[in-house]
Amino acid sequence: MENDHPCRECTLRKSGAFMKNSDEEITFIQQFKTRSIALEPGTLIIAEGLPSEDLYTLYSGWAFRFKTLSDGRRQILNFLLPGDFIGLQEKMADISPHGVEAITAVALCRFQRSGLWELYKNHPGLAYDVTWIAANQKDVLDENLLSVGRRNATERVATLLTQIYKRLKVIGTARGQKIDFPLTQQHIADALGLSLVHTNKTLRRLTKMGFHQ
Amino acid sequence: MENDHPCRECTLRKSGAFMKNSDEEITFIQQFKTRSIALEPGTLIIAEGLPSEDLYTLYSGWAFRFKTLSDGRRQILNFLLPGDFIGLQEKMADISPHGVEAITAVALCRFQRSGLWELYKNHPGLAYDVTWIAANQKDVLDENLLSVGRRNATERVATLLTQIYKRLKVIGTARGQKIDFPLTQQHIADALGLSLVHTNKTLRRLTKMGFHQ
DNA sequence: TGCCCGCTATAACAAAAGACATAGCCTCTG
DNA sequence: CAGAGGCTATGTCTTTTGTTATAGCGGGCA
Repeated sequence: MENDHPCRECTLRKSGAFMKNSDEEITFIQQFKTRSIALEPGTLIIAEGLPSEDLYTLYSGWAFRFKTLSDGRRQILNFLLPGDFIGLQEKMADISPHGVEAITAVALCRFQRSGLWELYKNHPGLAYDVTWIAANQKDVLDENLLSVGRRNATERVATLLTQIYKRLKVIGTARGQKIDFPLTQQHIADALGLSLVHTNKTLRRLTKMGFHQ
Repeated sequence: MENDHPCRECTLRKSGAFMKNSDEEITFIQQFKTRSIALEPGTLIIAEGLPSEDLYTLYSGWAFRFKTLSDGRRQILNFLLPGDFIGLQEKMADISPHGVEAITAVALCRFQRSGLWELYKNHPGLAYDVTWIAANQKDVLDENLLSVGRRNATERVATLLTQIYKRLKVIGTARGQKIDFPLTQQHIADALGLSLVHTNKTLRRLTKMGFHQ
């Protein structure tokens, strides 16, 4: 199993997930990066409420961010697709207020948090990109909040499916590893604030209406 | 009516809403700032789906970000309190995917969007701060999504009230202008994904239980 | 091969939240 | 000072969603 992905040949970079960067910037990114990591499906990448020293980008596979209430109710905040950041999002040096879990097998690029300051200081173009990508992720979050707050079950499911489809299209779905659709109905339920049973019924209704499959 | 707030005497800065900045940084901020703006309660600050040229910080008063569905259902994404950014959040140069509306009378500090790049280039410390504040706002969003997705009406209302209380405490509620609690039940309903009637009943139940007032 | 387990499917019933209607209170304004 | 409009309050009924229970299917594994 290959365990390294040189930044210069990053397939994500070619697919349009990231901005164009100069040679010098890519050299810095490569040096900022400490290693590549491969994880099994279901692995907990970041634990809720624990200090997270690390900073990653999701290179391949699917993951999700989530929060849990004390009685076990879980809310998936958003799904992470290749090109998304993991661990940056928060207080930038502190305890993570949410967990991150792999859905499929996953490849991560790991960066040293301490290098982030150097990035801001010496590579303003990259710092700008970081902010831009983070803002993108926030848009997704806004859209989810709108769904969960104001749409009924049918609309929520339909919106989620099309949203994911669109995101996959942007990063160029066809990149060799055909992961297709790894979400279980439980994932969808947790993301949409619905019960598993109701999610199932809604999905059935949507297929009957000819929405998918 | 005073219409200008020199950055060097910014009351927010004293209250701990922002990071400590060097003299030189504050000079840059002052020059980056184009003007102060005072708005009536209820004013639309940024319209949904329109290009927004401007960049603000909320100096005083309350506002909220929102999204609307085509049939009029509205979701408040989060409330904005003094020290929060307005207009930065998104694609950083593009159409705003959400609206922003003033709740109370509001004072804004306006900045030129084009200066943002200079900020990133020449003031990495400030760029870092920007990212940090944006991350903070995202935490609030995560918390809202957890509420709306997984808590029942009573829990949602209680959580929202305590969350706002905490945020007010951080920025130092007592800053002269005692705005107290300007949210209507409709605001709360829109923020929590509840109907107005149900919000009202829930609030009544909470007061009976001795939670507030 | 057969059993366990994770996932999907479906039915019957219960609970939560929404819709509609109506009323009261307060402030603003003509 | 009367009327309008915004906000809160409350009752009744409907709809949506959740809960519990049960079953089937398919893959991994002893």
